[in-house]
Amino acid sequence: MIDENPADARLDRAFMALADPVRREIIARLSRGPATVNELAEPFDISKQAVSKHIQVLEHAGLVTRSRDAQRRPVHLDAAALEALTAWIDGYRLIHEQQFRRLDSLLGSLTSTTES
Amino acid sequence: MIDENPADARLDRAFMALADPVRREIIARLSRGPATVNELAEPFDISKQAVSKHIQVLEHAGLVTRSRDAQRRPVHLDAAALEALTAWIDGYRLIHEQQFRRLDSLLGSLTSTTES
DNA sequence: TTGTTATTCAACCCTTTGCTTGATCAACTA
DNA sequence: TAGTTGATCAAGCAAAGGGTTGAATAACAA
Repeated sequence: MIDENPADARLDRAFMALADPVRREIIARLSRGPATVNELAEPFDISKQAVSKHIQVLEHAGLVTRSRDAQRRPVHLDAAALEALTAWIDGYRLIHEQQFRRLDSLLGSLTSTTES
Repeated sequence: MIDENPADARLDRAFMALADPVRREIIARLSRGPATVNELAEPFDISKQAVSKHIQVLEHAGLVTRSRDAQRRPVHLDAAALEALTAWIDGYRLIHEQQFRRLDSLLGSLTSTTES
């Protein structure tokens, strides 16, 4: 609990990155293809510097990568990183569904006992 | 951009709630069944008040619900809420995969042209 | 009633976030 | 070369997050 393992830190940053509507809109935009900082900033009422920081948060979380095209630094979505998040969530969703199935079978056996 | 729609606010809180390792461990514990605040606090080196706050964050995010049993307030995982998060993520993952498929078919047609 | 257990409220502290503006850097264009 | 465009750095500020301790509340047990 003193220090956090690297996998945990990655999840921290990734979930934190998605906990902001501006950053989620950026992800949404990037799902339709790469874009530059200026293009990404255009729809928002905040400064380009603020958007640049949001992109750095997404990059540090491993959710996007960047390339270079002259002065531009196009941003690309990394879909594999999103997959890691659904994997984490689904781990606990599945356990929960298994419990439902166990409950179902328990109820099933109770019913058959009652009906015998 | 001035005001956020309710669905966005829910996603904010849910992703934010999962961006903390203590809260993720609480989710993990709850996936094995309901637990009281004291039970949930036991593994951690922080005060019960701090854990109580974490649980309130999870509750406000709609990820857990609470019942009553005398002085105890058992916490239950709400798996449906987790599903809403994977749904959001998968929305963009799928778009991305469709683009890959489009690229694949493009490359395929180029190859067949070359091979003809 | 008195005491104990389970949980929350309240006030406070420190660190981090998200934003701003102004300056700087890097790479193109005239 | 000088000017412009694209993006980042830096300093500062208000608000929020996660933690603490001590007091309060609620429901049970003696």
